[in-house]
Amino acid sequence: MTVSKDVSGGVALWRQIADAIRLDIVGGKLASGDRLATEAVLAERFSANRHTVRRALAVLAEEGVVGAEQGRGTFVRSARRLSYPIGRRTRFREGLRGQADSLTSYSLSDRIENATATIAAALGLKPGAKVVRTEGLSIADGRPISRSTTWLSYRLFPDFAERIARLQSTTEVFASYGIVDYARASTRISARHADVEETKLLGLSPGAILLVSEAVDVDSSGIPISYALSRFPAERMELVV
Amino acid sequence: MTVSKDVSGGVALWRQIADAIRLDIVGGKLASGDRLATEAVLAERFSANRHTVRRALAVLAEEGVVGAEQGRGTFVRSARRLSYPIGRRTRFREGLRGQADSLTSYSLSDRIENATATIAAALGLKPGAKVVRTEGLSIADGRPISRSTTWLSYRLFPDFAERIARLQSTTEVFASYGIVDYARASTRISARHADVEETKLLGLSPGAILLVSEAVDVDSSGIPISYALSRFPAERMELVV
DNA sequence: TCGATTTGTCTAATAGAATAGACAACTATT
DNA sequence: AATAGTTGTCTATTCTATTAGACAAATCGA
Repeated sequence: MTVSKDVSGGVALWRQIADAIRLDIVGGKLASGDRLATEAVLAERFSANRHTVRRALAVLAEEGVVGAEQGRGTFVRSARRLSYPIGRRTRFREGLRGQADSLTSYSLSDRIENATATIAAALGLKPGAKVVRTEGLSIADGRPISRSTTWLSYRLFPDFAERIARLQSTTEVFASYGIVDYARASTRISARHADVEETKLLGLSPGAILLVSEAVDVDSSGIPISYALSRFPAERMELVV
Repeated sequence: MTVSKDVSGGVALWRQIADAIRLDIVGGKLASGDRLATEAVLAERFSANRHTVRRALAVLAEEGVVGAEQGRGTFVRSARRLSYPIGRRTRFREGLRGQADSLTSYSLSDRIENATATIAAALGLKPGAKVVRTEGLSIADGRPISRSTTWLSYRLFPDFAERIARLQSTTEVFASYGIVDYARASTRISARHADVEETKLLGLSPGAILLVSEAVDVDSSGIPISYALSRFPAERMELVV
């Protein structure tokens, strides 16, 4: 993609250039191993100075997206986006199977709290009811791909936090409670910039974009069992409905 | 939301502050008519200078999101995000009915071209087959909410462009071809920054985020009829699956 | 081995981002 | 009418972003 110079828009030119090149890579226009245009050509394409382009490339190199080799050129290192299928039967680990060699999920923290109006409504509880809240992070092939916060009824799942820390998979934890099947009731998708904590945890550069999904899962009889707020780096994941 | 100072990240502090305040507004934390915190308070909250906050507020005022009144304070002007429901039976105009008073769609341009590999695959055509491409823009209550590009088989819909310009509604155009019902086969959702043309057409400020949906619609016998690439400003729209 | 091409490093100059302080103009309350 | 609180405007200073030019260091093919 070509970005015209967008002076004084509050976004530095080198960042716009980095975003544009990254988009070409994760969008599939540039494949792994391809050589990028030379710095001089890129500078002309973006109507910028070569030093500005170099700064953009330095950011992408730090992210592991490209690698420069003196005398040869700059080459694409990373792969394209993962696709996370979302439907009535949405399973995180199943959906990504085959797209990554390794998929690890971490529990960052958990606590018992009182449901806000939003969460109570989603889970069909009274506002202020006790809920379990767990913070998680998922990593595919060494790259963080999701940062999620999940709320569940404390009455139904008092020790959810312990179990998810042990089993990693939400599906298996539900199974351990005797819930053999569950379905996605609703998914609300938005997008925004990552805040500072998310930027750090997901290993992003400042200003990165997150796809945000608010999902409610229900058991086979239609009773809400979990409300999850997941943040996916838009440069690493796309959602397929 | 609180944004810690994020020095040298390539995104100006005044823009980060504007984005954070806009997110509070479109996310529903601040309702229309509410008074914002004073500039001095905001400056402290974001660990920034009052002048920097003023610059952020100036941007939001230009967008029509807030309005400052000397001696009184700064007030929220705009409404929250629209929700676009996506499912097997996805209809743009129906989905937004009741959320906006007016909904107008414009045809910007159209042309006949040869299908790329991606488009041919989506429409079940041979690469290079003739397709109709139309560019559109939709505006709700005076605010642009989507910029879309649609491809259709030229053989099946040779004068699609004329009809959409006249009827505005895709559903009605399909009906005029005798397609009484159609369904959404797949929707691929990603997010990225708006480019310069999109920024201008959608009336956004530079660096704004777009939700991007790639959708394939099929007729009642499962034959693909359209491939649409729609870009929604993340600050004005969310997608509900 | 030579020459062309490409990335790496250095210095320097100019425009924009952010901070700091002071005071004017306006509003609402007492 | 007086006062406190708020937005509007001005000047000045420091740090970053961007441009510009020059040359070194590495690679590759003729």
